[in-house]
Amino acid sequence: MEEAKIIGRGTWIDKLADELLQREKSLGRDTGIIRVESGLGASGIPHIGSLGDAVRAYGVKMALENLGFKSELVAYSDDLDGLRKIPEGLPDWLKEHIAKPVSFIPDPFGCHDSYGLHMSSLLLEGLDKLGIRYKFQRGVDTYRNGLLKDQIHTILTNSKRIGEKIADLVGQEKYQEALPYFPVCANCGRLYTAVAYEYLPDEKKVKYRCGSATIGSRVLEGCGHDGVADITRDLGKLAWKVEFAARWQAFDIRFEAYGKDIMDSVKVNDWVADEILGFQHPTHVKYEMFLDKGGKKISKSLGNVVTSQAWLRYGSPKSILLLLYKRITGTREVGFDDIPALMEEYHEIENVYFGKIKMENEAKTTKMRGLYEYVNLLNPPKTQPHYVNYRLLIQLCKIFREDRVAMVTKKLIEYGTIKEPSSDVDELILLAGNYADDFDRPSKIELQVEGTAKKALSDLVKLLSQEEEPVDLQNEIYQIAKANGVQPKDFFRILYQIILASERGPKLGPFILDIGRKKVAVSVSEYL
RNA sequence: GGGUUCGUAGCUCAGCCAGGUAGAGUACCGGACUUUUAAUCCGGCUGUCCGGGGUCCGAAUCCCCGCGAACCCGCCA
Repeated sequence: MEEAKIIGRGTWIDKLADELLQREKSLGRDTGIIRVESGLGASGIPHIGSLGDAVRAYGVKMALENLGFKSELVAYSDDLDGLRKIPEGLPDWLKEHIAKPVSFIPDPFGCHDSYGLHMSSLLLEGLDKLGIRYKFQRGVDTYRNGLLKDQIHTILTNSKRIGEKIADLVGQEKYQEALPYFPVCANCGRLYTAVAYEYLPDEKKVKYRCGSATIGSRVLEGCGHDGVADITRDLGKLAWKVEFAARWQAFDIRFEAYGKDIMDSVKVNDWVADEILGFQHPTHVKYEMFLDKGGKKISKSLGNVVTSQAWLRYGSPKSILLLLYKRITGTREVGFDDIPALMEEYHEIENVYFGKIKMENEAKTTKMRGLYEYVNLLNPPKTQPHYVNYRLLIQLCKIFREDRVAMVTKKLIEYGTIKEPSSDVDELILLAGNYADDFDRPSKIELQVEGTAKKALSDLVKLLSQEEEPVDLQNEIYQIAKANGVQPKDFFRILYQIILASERGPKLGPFILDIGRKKVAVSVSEYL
């Protein structure tokens, strides 16, 4: 058995960076600066999985730097893509803009220059909140400034060979006929309806006709315009099957992760890069899609998506980074209800990092420490932050809604969980509080109270409404039940249902005083 | 048709990607606290790690073959 040599910080990210470096070395390429790329879709509301591409690429960048190399993350926004369908929940007037590049469609939210910019800004905002640094590159600028013009030229002059290879590799036959380049129609501004049918290499222009195109299940009619587009200046874009390759060469990209849904495209692009453009394709890693809890693919065009913005209402930025860094393989169903477990898991690796928990073997300790370091973007805190079990906080936040931070803190100190208030814990209370409010809100139980129980409740309301606080409320409740011939057990259950929408709960006497006896009196009297 | 992932306690899942004593939450049982009610705390229980083969001193983990489930691609980006 060979001795396991630990690379970097012992995580899959380090291993990947190492493989990348070995490959670059064997290719004999300059490693002065190693660029990694991630793509951002701009055609729908970005969900938390969309962050994954950039976050993981950033992980590789960190690992490379950790191993002593310079690296940079290029975040490329596909904002010249055409809008294919209207995401759920967005206004209907967008349909007149279907097939237009998302950067030339008005922002339906009215806060950005365009639809595309709005969507990519949401994603970048998520990255910013996680502390991910990147160089933003827009597709629109890339084409408008002719950054890919040499690659487009080479690809178009080899389009026949490429078309055949695409058919051979992935079975898609359309590029045996059509050129893998979509001009934006100069007349109607649509992208996919304009079909390029001839390339004029000397002039670097494509001839196109704006006909009809099939997008999804619907057929789009073009305007019939016959045009000529200058690939160095005019708007238009390469088909996805060849565009990555062009970008890789133009931006000198050495690493790009991809989701399994575009596996075929990557296969073709690798070939195009290697054989047509003469640029050895970057190192890749494939990851699984994030699915929602129903097991369906989270589509960027659906409205009900788990966005980073929503996630951060309930979970810390580190809980997102942990989700994305803990592993790369495996189909993942992700939802807000994963947040409590991730918050706990983060705390666990934090304990390992600070030596509070010992792992059974060295390699695992190293790996968990490494994971903690990556989740902290290789800048972990010097001293361990205060932490309180997130699920416990949810329970407490369910109970205390008003003056929540102070009340929960007081309770935690009573429990002996913490010694004194701290900003770390305040922050956690806010997050857990949002979670409790949005997902664990007790619904009012339909409860019919009859006869003796009703009488007992009314006695209790009287007691709670008195000016002076009862000395031993727990005992009083018990006495009220007995005096009315109600089983204390049943009486307690009714009270829990009214106050907590639950069959059981904490010791009632002190609890009622905690949440305010007059308030309880009011809610109990609603059942009389 | 092609590809990928998953299958582990009653339930939900982690562990697998760098092989070394089978784990957590929940449920359940018992205890502490309590005048019969615990969001809390302590303790306990639960396994054909889908089946079969291979590599290895050693496999839930790596490889191969099955079975089952899900997803992606075969429009387009």
